[in-house]
Amino acid sequence: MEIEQRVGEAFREISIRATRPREAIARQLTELGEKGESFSADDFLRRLRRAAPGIGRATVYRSIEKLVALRLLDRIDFEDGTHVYRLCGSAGHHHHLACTACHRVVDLDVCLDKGQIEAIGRREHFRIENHAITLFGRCRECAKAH
Amino acid sequence: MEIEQRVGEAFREISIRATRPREAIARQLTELGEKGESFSADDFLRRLRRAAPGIGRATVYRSIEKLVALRLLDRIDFEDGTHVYRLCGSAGHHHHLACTACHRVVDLDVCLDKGQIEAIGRREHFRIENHAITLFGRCRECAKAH
DNA sequence: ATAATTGCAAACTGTTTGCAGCACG
DNA sequence: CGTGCTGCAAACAGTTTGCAATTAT
Repeated sequence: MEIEQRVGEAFREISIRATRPREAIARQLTELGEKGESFSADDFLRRLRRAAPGIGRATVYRSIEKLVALRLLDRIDFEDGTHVYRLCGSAGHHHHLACTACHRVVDLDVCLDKGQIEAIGRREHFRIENHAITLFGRCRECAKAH
Repeated sequence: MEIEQRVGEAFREISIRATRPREAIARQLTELGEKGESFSADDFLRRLRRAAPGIGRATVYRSIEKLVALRLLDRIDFEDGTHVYRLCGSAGHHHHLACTACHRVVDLDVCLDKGQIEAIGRREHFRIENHAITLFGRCRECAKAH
């Protein structure tokens, strides 16, 4: 399966050793990725502990950090200061649509014009390296609940 | 002065009473706004304490919260999980260009196409309410320092 | 007077770190 | 066996809360 492959590859890249916790993390991540679910670090820890009791908080945080750096995980920041992670749906460049109520996240392929970004960099004398675009709203279910 | 007016108005809107701490906050905010500086909550507290010794941490946090809700202050989230605030340069809709090294922020008028956003909302069954666009990079000074 | 606002200190949330022991290779 | 990785517990940063005292109206 494609997702499982990407997760596997990522772990081979960050780790010299294949350990029990990392196997559990890879499995859990694949599962969440297939369902397209987003999760907080603590959500992830709790889920992991069901599958692999005794796994340490620090291990989970250390793994998330590395997976974000590898761009396997995306971090989505909400306006209330919270954030969730999500396995990138596609390998390529993308942005997000996020529900402010349930924190569900959908990948989007919208973007600004590349030339426009470059022009801004030139104008403001910034070496632009990255950008984030997030649309916030309420998903169908949460919109119903007014 | 235009900025001072906006700050004053905002405070009249959130507060029934004009108090000493709020005066200090309005003054400090006007100053920061005129210089276009961005700041963390703690930066702001420290600056305030120079001008108004004894001002409480909670007061500052409570004020920031209200001013963000009033959209007088923008909150800019960085990829490393930190964030800063900034007096909105203009009253209107805008986005940001932020230096990842020194956390300087510039207002931008770029945006996505309105129709495009609406189309996404329809397609994904989201009631879209808001969006955030931030360009990250290094400002001239910080780019020099490699 | 009286109710809004304040400052303090303590509580809290989410995250990071130091370290002794475990276990992968 | 050596050292990368782990779990624990404690430390930490930033923010929020309860409350008694203060102060604007």
